[in-house]
Amino acid sequence: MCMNPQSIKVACSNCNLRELCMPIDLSQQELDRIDEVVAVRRKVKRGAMLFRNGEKFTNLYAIRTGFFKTCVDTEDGRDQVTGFQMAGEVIGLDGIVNDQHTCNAVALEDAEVCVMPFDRLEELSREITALQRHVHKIMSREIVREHGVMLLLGSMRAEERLAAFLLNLVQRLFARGFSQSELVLRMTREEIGSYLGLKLETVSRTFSKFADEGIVEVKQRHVRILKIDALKEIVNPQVCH
Amino acid sequence: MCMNPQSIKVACSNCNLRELCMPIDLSQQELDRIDEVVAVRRKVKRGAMLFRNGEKFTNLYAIRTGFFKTCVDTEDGRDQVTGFQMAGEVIGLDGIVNDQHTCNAVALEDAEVCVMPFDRLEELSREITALQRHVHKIMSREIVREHGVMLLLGSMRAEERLAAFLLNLVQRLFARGFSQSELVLRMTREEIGSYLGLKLETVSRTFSKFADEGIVEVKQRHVRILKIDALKEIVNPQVCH
DNA sequence: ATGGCTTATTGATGCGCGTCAAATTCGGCA
DNA sequence: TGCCGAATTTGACGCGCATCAATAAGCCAT
Repeated sequence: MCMNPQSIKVACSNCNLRELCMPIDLSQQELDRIDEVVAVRRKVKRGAMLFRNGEKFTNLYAIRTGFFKTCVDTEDGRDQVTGFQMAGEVIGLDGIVNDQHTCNAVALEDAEVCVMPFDRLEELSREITALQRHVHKIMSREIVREHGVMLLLGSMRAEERLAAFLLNLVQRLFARGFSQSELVLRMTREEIGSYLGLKLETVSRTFSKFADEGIVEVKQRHVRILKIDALKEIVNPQVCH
Repeated sequence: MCMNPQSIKVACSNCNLRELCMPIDLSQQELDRIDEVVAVRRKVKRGAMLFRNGEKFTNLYAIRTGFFKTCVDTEDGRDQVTGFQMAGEVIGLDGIVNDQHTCNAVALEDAEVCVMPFDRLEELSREITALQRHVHKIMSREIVREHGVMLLLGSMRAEERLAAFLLNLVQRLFARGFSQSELVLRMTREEIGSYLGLKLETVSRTFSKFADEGIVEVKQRHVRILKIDALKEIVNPQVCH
């Protein structure tokens, strides 16, 4: 077994994140085969790119630890954060259609990912129905997530966007065993702004406004949500929660 | 063979849109099997829904003729057009993850779709590698498309958005044998606005502005593009084309 | 053709957020 | 611990787009 720090052979079957990134209803036999999917693990330093726009696509990556952003950039210097990803989530799906990545994946903190050669994944998907279905669901989930972002960008005002963003983050963190009310932002105001279609000053101001109203406590990147219902009310007005 | 106007048994193998919605490199044997994928065709009247939010997911749909919009709507009355789809494109991918659709698909003109039961598609994908790869590419393409929309909604001004929208439409129409410079919009200004994150008045004004500048000719829904380079320049400033 | 509806255009006005700028705090490193 | 660049906050101001409103033009059914 290779113990090179950049490539550690590992197994999904005893990974505590398996229920997040792999199908749940597998026989022991299938589990053993699934282990073959993850070739190696790879460490990514904070600020480093896991893959970049234009790079040849060969792998999907399941995040084991750490936090990523994905962003598309254009020739004329536009830059749009398309998502923030945390442990158990899969990135790299954008690369499938043209065999090359169309966005950058940047680690926002030191991270470790499971490298899943897509060829192998397709191969195994043909044999293990549950895995095939799982891959399809992961891609569909990403499509639906992006629909939500389009709704946000297309129809929400700044406060609504930031409230929706915070609710989404804590909800995902909660699903991973973290607090429902406290979180540490791994990204800058500018990155939040890019994701939400706002300028960093607007993000900062909106945080301050929420703080003034007693909805959240904000100390730099540490956020404590005091009135989660108020946030929900902002996103989804006059609807009971 | 069933000739019910709502359900006509058909074959992909001799469909002139096959190269758009099916993989290209298939043996005759594989082609014959692919024909099994499309159970029936279904006609959808202008204004009618092919599927709606909350409805159980069972099929993907390949558009044979006509034009659709997909939109998500929320409890509090927000409505966001997430895409416009034309012949050869596949819709319904949003339904896979939770076995129910999360958006509405509305025909903007009388349409006909090929109904593809997803179970059958998965089954055949396990046997025909090219089909499996094709399904993955279609989903990945949708993810990448939505990245583009996020970029548009997150960082572009009204003129840039409308220019990008027009360029995207003619490009897709051109790929289907239509004119590169002339098109008939199948959607209202309001629907364009919803897609682009603008109000209908802004869409109308921006059309008028383009017309004043001699970039397009606009008569209601008939649009003739006079200076396609000017549109490209608007979307992607100071870059050679 | 005619009435009634939907859709589109255009103008006037206001507000939300972007822009520019300055001060403050934080975080990394010597 | 102290320095320096990066990140954040906050204020002042302006612009782009939304909003409100009125008119015009198109479309469908009778």
